[in-house]
Parts: sequence; structure tokens; C-alpha cells
Amino acid sequence: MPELPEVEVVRHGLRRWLTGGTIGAVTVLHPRSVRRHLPGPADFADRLVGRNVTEVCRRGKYLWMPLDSGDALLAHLGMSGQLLLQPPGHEPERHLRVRLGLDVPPDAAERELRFVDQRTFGHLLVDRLVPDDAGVGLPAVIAHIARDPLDPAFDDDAFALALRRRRTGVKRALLDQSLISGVGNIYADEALWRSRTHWARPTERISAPETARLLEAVRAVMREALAEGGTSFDSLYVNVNGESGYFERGLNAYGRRDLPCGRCGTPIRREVFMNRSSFSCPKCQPVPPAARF
DNA sequence: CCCCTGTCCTGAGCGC
DNA sequence: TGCGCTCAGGACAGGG
Repeated sequence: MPELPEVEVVRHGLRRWLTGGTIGAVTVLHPRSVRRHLPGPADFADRLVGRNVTEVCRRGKYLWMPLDSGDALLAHLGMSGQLLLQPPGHEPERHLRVRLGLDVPPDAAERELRFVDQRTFGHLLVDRLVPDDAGVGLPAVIAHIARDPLDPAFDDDAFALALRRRRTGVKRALLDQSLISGVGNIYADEALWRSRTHWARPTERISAPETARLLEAVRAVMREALAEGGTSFDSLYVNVNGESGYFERGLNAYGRRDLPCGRCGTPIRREVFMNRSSFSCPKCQPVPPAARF
């Protein structure tokens, strides 16, 4: 379940291989993986073949590679997506969806970029680059995605104000990628545990200092995960070299139903919210008055 | 405009 | 053994 730290690990791994490389043959093996490329798979391939990759960028959970054409190849890993660099003759993976030939700089070994995705919640598309609010290019289809909390240009004060204007629970707000990006179910639960916040705490009642503590908690859990090389549970997430990125021992709340809270020993509870699991400590994170469920 | 729910997908695990 | 059910959840369309 790749969230910001896992995607950043992938970005970092891809950067060295892709920058300066030229895209060769493109094969779409499963149309669903390019469903958000509205002109269709043939156009997807046409706009990639022969193009030079100039960079590998990320915002939140989105990854994109600007091309010398003014387009970018955009990727979202969804639940189970992987971007693997394999030798061209390597045996096809079970859930291989898209393959992109790659002519890498002359001193590097030949590689093929492969999009592997069991559950097909992830996707690839090609889109034009448009300037963002700082004049740097990002794909037009993700112009609505907020900056992420590790972005130096993330505006903490603006986030605090936007949070207080919302009429919802704090976890729903953390998962809203148009408010703050890169946070998924795992890091939301971890950050809420760390800041001793209940997931249903009404956003309009969250003070500026409390927002600051919450952001600090989000950043701390993400930095810890990055330091470990990315968090994930199942072998569905594999980093760019094909190694599984595990981080279970660093988790304090997520997936720890009935296990003791690391601070107070109270068994961690599991609740269903937004059709997904929320894990929290009943004692450290008590249900707030006027909770928004 | 804002908020929230339903939907997409595959495979593991489990009860009968 | 095999069948059917549940669970995992990111992003967005569309309804209220």
C-alpha cells in the first residue's frame, strides 16, 4: 500500500536509471492500467516512443517523468503497483501490465521499465505539463492535488486555515489529497496515534497549535518510514530493485488490533470508518465531544 | 460548493 | 476439496 514514503523510495530508485534515458517500444498488456489516458492505449504509446526522460518527480503519491516533448509520463501505484527495472529478457511477472523499453545512457546496463499491478487500482497516463503555483511543471490532471507535507513549499498556515473551514473528521481530512497529499490509511492512523488525536475529532475545532502538532506527527512518521526505506506490509509492494519494503516493526497503531499500545499498554482497537479499518488507542485517543463519524 | 458513499479490482484466508 | 464470503483501500463520479 504505497503512500508517500514508499513512492519516494521508488522515485529515488528510478531517477538514476531513467534520467537521460530514451523510451523505446511500449506495450500495454492490460487496458485498465491506462484507463485514465482518455485517448486510449495507442495514443499512450505514441506519445512515449522515442521521447527522452529529463527527470523523475513526485507529489504526494503521484510520480511523473517529464519528457522532452512537454508531456510527462504519470504513474500512480494504487494499492499494489510496482515500477520495476528489469533486464529486457527477464521473465514476465505474473501481473505485468505495461512494459516500456528503455535506451539508457551508454555506460549503464540495458533495462526495461515494467508496471506490475495485481489489483489494477494503479494507472499510467501521458499528460501535458502545466506550470504549478511556483512555475514548475506538473501534469495537468493532478493540478488539484495538494502539496505534500515533505514539500518545502507546503504552507502550514494555509493548511491550518483550510482545516478549520472543513466540517468533517480529522482523518477524513488527512486522507483528502486536495488538502494534503501523500497520506494514506496507514500513516493517517500512525500520525493520529502519535499526536494522541481521535480520528473523528471535528476539524473546525482544531486549533493552530494542535494543527502544528498534527503536522509534526505526520512528518515524523513519514521521515521514519523513509529512513527505513519505505513501509509496507505485504509483498505486493516491492521497491525499484525488486526487493520487498517491509517496516512492520515501526508501526504503533495500524494493524495492531488487540495488541498493547506502546505508550500505555491498553489494547489497540479496530473500528470501521469510510469502509476501511481505523486503529487507535482507546485511552490515548479518546472519542472527542461532538465527534464527526 | 461541500460532504459523503459506492465502486472499481484480485487473491489470501477462513468457515462449512 | 471446493465454494462463497470477507477483507485489503486510493481516487473519483455522482447524489444529497
